[in-house]
Amino acid sequence: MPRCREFDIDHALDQALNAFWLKGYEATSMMDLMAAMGLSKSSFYECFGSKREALLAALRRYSEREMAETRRHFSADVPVAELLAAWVRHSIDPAACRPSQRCGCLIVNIAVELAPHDSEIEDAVRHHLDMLAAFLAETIQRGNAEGSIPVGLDPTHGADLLLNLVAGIQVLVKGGVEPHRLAAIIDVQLKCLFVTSD
Amino acid sequence: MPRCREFDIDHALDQALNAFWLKGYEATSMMDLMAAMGLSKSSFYECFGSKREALLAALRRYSEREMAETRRHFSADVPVAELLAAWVRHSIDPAACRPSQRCGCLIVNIAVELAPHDSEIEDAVRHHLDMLAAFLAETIQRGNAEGSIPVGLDPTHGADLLLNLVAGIQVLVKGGVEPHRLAAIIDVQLKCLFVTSD
DNA sequence: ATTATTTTGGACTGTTCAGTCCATAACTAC
DNA sequence: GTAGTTATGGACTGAACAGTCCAAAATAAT
Repeated sequence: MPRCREFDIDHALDQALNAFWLKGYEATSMMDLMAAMGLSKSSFYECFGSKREALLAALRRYSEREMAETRRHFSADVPVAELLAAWVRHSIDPAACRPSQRCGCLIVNIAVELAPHDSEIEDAVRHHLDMLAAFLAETIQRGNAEGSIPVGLDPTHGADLLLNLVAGIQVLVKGGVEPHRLAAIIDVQLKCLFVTSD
Repeated sequence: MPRCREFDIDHALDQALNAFWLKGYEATSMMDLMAAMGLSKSSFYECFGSKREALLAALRRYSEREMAETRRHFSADVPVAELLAAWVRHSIDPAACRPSQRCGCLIVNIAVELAPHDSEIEDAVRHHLDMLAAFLAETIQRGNAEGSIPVGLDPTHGADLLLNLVAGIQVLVKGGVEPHRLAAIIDVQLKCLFVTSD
């Protein structure tokens, strides 16, 4: 019966996601958002409700995408220790940087900008961090079982340490610390991780 | 000759600093700023020029204060290893949290929000990170000489690792990760740091 | 073709934004 | 006290803000 929607919601959401990723929430105006998404104001509000709801939807999408990509990465038939090292190094690979250089991680950016002032956004951030930490702990455990990661740290502690590593790296990236120093931090940290015990 | 200023510039700057620290740059309006500083619009502009210049001045002040406090902390006559542990743990001490709970570190917040889009602010951030990294490297070296820190890592690598540790922690604080997990991350990381070698 | 339904563009709202400006108040030096 | 200088409060600016609303266009089913 009805006239059907002319744009793809997920594609529009991806564009919104990129806009928030590039400039942050407050600094992204509705004008920026509409231009990035290629939507008129009424289509935007009809579909997403408000700027803040669009951000929440974008966060969910980012989180799902990121987790799916991470799971895929770790499903390769390669020693877990190697996969882990590659995964962490991926976070400072300029070639892998979307949507542009030095935009960091959307979750980290939004956590810093908004999480303490908006509990719904905090929940979205926390949910992603929890999923990621749980998956990393599982992965470390798999590495232990497989033998590529020496049994030492409690896997949940190792996972939190990795979480902290990538969060810190994303901040230093934005702060302009040189890539070779970031690479050194990662190398040293990975060595620590695979040697230390509780 | 002239009528003299009725407010204390440094005190006003501290209030501006707190406002930016609590809400970030974009989300802090001139109204917020004037209310926090107790200044009228004309006094503010006469004295600080613009919102952005006020932020730059606040960043400089924060950096100087933070570095001075850090230097003082490490001047105590206690083994460097202990001072270092206390210094890192201080960053998650709720009692030491100014201006409020979960506001993180001003430099980290601003680095994430603005550094990639404003080179002058990036310079201010970089300057602080460089000062801090240099001081930490020096401190680790002192710990090596003194014997409280085993000679292992290159001190500059150790310093970058510490920098990354506290940056990551500030993000996770804002993201709402539980204090006991943050404490565990710090404990494990410190153990790593004092054991690993290049 | 007509009708029912929904998207769409764009005009419009009132508010808030950072920043300017000036008349007045306050103070110092004489 | 008076003259000279500067800080101050508050009115004012135009632009940008998020969000509303409606008439017109487009589609699908009958």
